[in-house]
Amino acid sequence: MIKNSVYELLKSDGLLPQEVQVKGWVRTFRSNRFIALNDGSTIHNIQCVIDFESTTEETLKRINTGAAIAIKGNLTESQGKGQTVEIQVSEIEILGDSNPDAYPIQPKKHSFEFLRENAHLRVRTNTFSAIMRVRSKLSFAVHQYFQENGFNYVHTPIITGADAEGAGEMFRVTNFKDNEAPVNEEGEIDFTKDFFGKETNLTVSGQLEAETFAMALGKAYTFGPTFRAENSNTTRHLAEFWMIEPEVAFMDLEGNMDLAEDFIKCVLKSILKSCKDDLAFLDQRLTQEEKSKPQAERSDMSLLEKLRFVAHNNFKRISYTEAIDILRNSKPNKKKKFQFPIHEWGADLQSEHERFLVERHFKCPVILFDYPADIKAFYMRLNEDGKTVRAMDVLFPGIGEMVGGAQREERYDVLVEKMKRMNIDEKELWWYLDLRKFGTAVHSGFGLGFERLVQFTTGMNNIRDVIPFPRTPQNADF
RNA sequence: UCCUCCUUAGCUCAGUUGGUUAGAGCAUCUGACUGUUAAUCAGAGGGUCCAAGGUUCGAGUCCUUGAGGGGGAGCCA
Repeated sequence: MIKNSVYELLKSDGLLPQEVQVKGWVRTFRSNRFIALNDGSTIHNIQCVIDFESTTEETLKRINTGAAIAIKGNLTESQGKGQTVEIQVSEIEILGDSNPDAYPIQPKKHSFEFLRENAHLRVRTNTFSAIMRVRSKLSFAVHQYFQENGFNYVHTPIITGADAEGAGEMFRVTNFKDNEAPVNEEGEIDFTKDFFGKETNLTVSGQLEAETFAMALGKAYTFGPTFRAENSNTTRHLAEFWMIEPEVAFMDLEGNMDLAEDFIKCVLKSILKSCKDDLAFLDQRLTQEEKSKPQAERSDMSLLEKLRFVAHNNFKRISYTEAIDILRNSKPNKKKKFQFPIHEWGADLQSEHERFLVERHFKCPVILFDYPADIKAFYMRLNEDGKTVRAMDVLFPGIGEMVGGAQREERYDVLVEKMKRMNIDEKELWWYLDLRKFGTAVHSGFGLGFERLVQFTTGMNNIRDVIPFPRTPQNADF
């Protein structure tokens, strides 16, 4: 008797008939006879046909949506139309009951909001099981790409002592009891008495630590959780998210753009191969969802077409200055359709501008580079013109900023000067400055929000639906 | 944090200008049927109309505040 996953059983139609055993959860039970059984190994269910005349009424009543059951029977060609194989059940055992009165997941459409409130059960639905399998395969593809290209996986700290990057509000880590934080002579909290002897926070980025590894191992990458205490309530922000941050020595901004583009294309190609069934399901789901939208808001490509397009076409690369020219001469700017009209060089691009470039003008992913120094972080390499830095953003349709990266300032004097101007504590970052003192070299890297990549790959609109248990303002259940 | 819309049965949603007993589909329960594909048919049960306060003879409906959610913006990945 073969004891296998539903995935393997559905593939085995050349070996029929055979005795099999399978365990899983009931999705639907039709006509007192047909069980659609799913065990998570695939999006597809296997149909288990029971002989209701020889099955006790008590057992039949316990075959409810969500119940865990064990099946023994004969795998045969299906007599019905919807599937090629099915199991003629000889033995059924109820492993775990599921009271249909109380079980929230019914065989019908639920809203994503409702499923978010039942995040512990939502992965039992078709859509979420598909998303989470894709997420798993994607994270494997991330490691595979870097490992096969000579990168070293760095585990940068989760708890950090430096508010270095200024990447936003941080979550404080403290061991002080409620209302008992000791105060110093100036009336400020005395962190020297705290667990670490200084103020500590959850990391907002592993970049600065990853740079130390790039300057020793050549190629390094991080892939881990990152935390931002920003009060952001959008479909593309989380308080806890996973970030991928490669950092490479002796690589300039062009190499950085090449790496980002090649990386994204490779993981998409990988997922197109490894997740065919799940992507086909998500493709259909999105097409169905788009049908209820007005024509103008519908995408002209299906999910699979979008993934293949991005995987096989070059991204458009333009400088910030060129982008400003395009935007300044664009129809919406001239007709004053932009909420923030583009007047002069130096303005930060708003998401309406990014969307125009990506979704209307170029209709493909766009890499913008050489931004004005004033609107970017302190560690980015100053260009010879003295007013722009070697920064780059990869912009995606529907997602916005997928990647943010830069060639790092490798010149000690220029970096110190910049930190002074931007009020960044040199003492706190002595170790970061040491990298420029001892064997400094050109180096570059970027950060990619993993959930945004999962969003794009699965066609999901809300970032809260591509992470198992989303953390957002006012929400940390589960 | 700002703008805007929403919150009605377990779920998805109707509910007219403020006016009798708040409706439908699915789910549940009872029965029928039994090769179904979100099965079908007949019947039944199921409501603190998000919360608190207010206006009114009368509030699901109008007003105020709060909570949660959707869409957009900012911050960013």
